[in-house]
Amino acid sequence: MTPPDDRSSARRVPPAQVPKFRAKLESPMADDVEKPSRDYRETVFLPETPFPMRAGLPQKEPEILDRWAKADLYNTIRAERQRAGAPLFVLHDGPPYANGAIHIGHALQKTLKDFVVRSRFLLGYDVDYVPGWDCHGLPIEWQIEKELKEKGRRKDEVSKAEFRARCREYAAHWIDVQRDGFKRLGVIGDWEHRYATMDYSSEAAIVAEFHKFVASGQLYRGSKPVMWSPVERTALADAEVEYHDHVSPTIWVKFPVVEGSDAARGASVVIWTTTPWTIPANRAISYSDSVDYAVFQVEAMEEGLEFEPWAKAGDKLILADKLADDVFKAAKIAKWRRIEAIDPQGMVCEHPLHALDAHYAFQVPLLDGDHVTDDAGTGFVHTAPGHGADDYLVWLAHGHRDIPDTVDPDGAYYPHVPLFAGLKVLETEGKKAGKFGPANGAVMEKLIEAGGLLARGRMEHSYPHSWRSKAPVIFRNTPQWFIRMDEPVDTPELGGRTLRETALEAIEATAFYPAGGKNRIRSMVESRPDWLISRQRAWGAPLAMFVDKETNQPLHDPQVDQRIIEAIKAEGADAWFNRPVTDFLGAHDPERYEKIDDILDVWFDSGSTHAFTLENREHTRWPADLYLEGSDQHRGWFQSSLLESSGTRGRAPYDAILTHGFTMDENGEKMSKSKGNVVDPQAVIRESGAEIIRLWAAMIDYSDDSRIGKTVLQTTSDAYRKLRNTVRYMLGALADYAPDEAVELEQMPPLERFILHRLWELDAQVRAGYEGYVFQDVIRPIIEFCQNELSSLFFDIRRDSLYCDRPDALRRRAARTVMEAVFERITAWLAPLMPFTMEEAWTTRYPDTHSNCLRQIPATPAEWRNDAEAERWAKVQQVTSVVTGALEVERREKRMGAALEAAPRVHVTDAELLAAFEGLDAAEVFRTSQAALVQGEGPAGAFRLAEVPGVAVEPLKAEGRKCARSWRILPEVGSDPRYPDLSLRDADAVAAWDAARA
RNA sequence: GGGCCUGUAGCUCAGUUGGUUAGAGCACACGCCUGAUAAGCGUGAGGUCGGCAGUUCGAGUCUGCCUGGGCCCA
Repeated sequence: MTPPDDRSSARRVPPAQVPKFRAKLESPMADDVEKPSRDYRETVFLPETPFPMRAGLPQKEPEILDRWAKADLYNTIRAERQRAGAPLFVLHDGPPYANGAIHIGHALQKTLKDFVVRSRFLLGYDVDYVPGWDCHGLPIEWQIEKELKEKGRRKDEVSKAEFRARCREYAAHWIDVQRDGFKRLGVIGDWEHRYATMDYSSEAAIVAEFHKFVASGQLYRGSKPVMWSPVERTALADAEVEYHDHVSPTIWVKFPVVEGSDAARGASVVIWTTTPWTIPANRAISYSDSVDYAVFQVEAMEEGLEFEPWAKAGDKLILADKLADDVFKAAKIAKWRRIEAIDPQGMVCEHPLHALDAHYAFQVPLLDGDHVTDDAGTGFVHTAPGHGADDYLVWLAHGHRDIPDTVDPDGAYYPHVPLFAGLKVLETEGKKAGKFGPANGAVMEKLIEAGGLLARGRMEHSYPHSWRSKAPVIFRNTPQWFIRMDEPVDTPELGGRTLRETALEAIEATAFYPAGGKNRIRSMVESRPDWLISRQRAWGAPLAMFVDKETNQPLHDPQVDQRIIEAIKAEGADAWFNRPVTDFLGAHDPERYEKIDDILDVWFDSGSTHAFTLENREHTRWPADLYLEGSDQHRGWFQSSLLESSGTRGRAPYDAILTHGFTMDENGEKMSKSKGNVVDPQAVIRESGAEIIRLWAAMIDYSDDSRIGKTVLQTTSDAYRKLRNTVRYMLGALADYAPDEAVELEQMPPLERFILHRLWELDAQVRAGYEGYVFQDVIRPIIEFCQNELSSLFFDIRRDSLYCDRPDALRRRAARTVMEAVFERITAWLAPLMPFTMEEAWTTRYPDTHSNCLRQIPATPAEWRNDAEAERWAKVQQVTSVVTGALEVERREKRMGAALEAAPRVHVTDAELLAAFEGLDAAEVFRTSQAALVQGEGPAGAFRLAEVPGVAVEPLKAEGRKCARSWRILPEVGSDPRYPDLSLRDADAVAAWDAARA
């Protein structure tokens, strides 16, 4: 981008200022200068800019946002890039959940996404970024239920339609709140066409994706123990479960052996469990072939017990050797004898409740299972296939297919369960909801009655709870719908591969930033079970299908599917629940088909976002170039998208995945309301500005967890000030700069060539940083450049020239030419990271031009590379460090103040160091009034630094009078009779200045 | 309990294939300047590189164990 031609509005000449320091100049401090004949301050070209030192970001940012909104920035850039035929870059947004205000994690993530969007724009791409929201699911349902409860209404009094409408309204509210928050951070994107999983078009697309799985035969109805919350009457996904400490009853139960070796006859296998209520569902006992077992005989019980123990002398118990002592202790058994080792293989027991009811007259086989250890319990694991994942798997692995159903959706025993029918495992209503119901107690009583209980106790352990209700959950066998991971799929996309194989191949084809993400998601996909996609809830997209009551197979009729999709497009997913089935079934017999009213797992929704965001829209592309989310999404969105897309399209919907870590407090610990260590992005924006959050995000290693807090924000603000002042100085120095002032490279002094060389180096670093999404590698070198090369070297040396040289002096023009080049680049390079400040700087310089954000990264000529200058300045700075060291001693001894009082005599033995000053003015480099550079050892008393051998400095005082304009002390001052208190350079400059105003 | 990741100055980060007294920027202290001024320049202090053990002539860098933190899972 080139600046506009019309510069009429740019300041050309700094206006004359009222001298503020006259009193000071006349003070005794200026003792070696006679009273100046004139106040030269107005002839000095001081920096002049309306760009304030203090930003006032909280006020300024909204103004800039308004300007961008009026200019329709995002679409304007896109339109321009599309006209130019720029390459497309697609960042697909992972949807935040439309529930609650934004937190610092959101802020980090959206900021990183904005870095990607803006940096790709800077690099010349046409960038597609459509922000989106995840709207369905349990947390919102729960919120609505809570609101209903507060209004005294029960959930079953509210129609499904009304309930869903309330959920929709709730999600819509939070979309608005979050959108405003994200926009305030400066995030640009297609906000007008944001996606939401609850949009009718999205719901239709999600159901259409579901139909693809049905049509390709990847869906099946299974019966499986799933995490079930009786309180919420729903199955829960793994992500909806959290673990808390929980006190459970523990029981040791005897299962009499009915088949086995001689030694086992008359003995009982002992199991231990924390869920007595699952005993009626017991069908087997698991053991491990890597654990040693033995038969023990009880010889004596402990004495003085306050109750009648359940064991007695002569009882024979089978236990793991390693755990026998613990069991005897729990059962109050004082003396025992180990009879002999035993192999449980092939043994069969009877159910301990057999004696009470013939229902339990089945055989209980012993099964070998990998999940069994001898770390705790008895070495035998009670196996209830309907109530545990391991139980289920080991039961299936031994060829059994019949899974008993024992409890209903409320967690109460079904009527067909003798002895316990109707009893609840957990209370589900009222204040006691989530507490244990009568089931455990009843089972223990019946076991005692049947003589099956050996011991009991209580223990605290980690136990799964619902993330919303915080109530304990149970494993319960329920009919659910699954997507198969390991069945070959005969579609063109999968070509006979299984979903797991397809997904694993897709992972290999994906680039991961950081690379470790690949292992992480791969190991999860390798081991994950079939995808459970059905939920018995209300707020979501439906598994909109019919099942043939005779064959138990889903109806596959494209016309039915089409009618369903059309209805949902028009009325939303409500159509499926509200309309009569005949609207969809057409000629099919309604009596023959079961309508499925389950809803889809919300991960299926989010896994489908690519389908309705990247397909059938203009100026985008499927698959996306990049998905960018927190590292927890390896199990979440990255995986649901991978599975959905692999199952329907045979590959991932992305080419690359970038992950960031989590945001911790100042001490690296998790933020929580109770700890009071939460950093609220809105508060930071209010106090410091969004730019500070952005700069923080740019400086951290986001791939790891990062800290934020008072100290971090303070140092970030300090870094911001440094950058801001650097830009401000350039604006001031360039105030009246015009392009015709520019100097060719060949005419540049060495210092300017060195700065251009640094720009050349930085250009490559900035491009590489943005290409690889390593924003640290952009901001850090720039900050260091501002400090080390600009502020303390270039600006410091050239201040004299900028202030005092005649405007047409080559040296001054060269300095400003380079400064202009620096300004053009810094404002572009930092635009993605600090868009507000760079916009402010750019429009300060070019008030009537387009946004800084429309620019592309300026080309940097290869001729600027100059390794020789880089080497030279490294040497020059070595010598300079000895000079400043020497002057520092003089200051400490109060012999000297300003560097301009000095005329150091520098002795150099190293010819190379001396040669580095070829073509340089040593006094200029040292920022002293005069300097002498001589070859040789130097006198013994001269100042030396151990790190720089061969350099000795005599810190002599400058001879001559102080120039009233440049303040340099030179013998020549006064030699121009027109200006008796000026040096020759200043006399010339003032003469030119006077002539221009004559 | 398992998988993955992570721990270098007060803060944010560099530290190349293991190789001289571990660096930078910011903050801090002190000094200079007072024509970038709630700014600029300089000097300085500050680290047992989470801990222990090992491999090696030599380890922040490699290996093992321990420990703190995180994410995911159980």
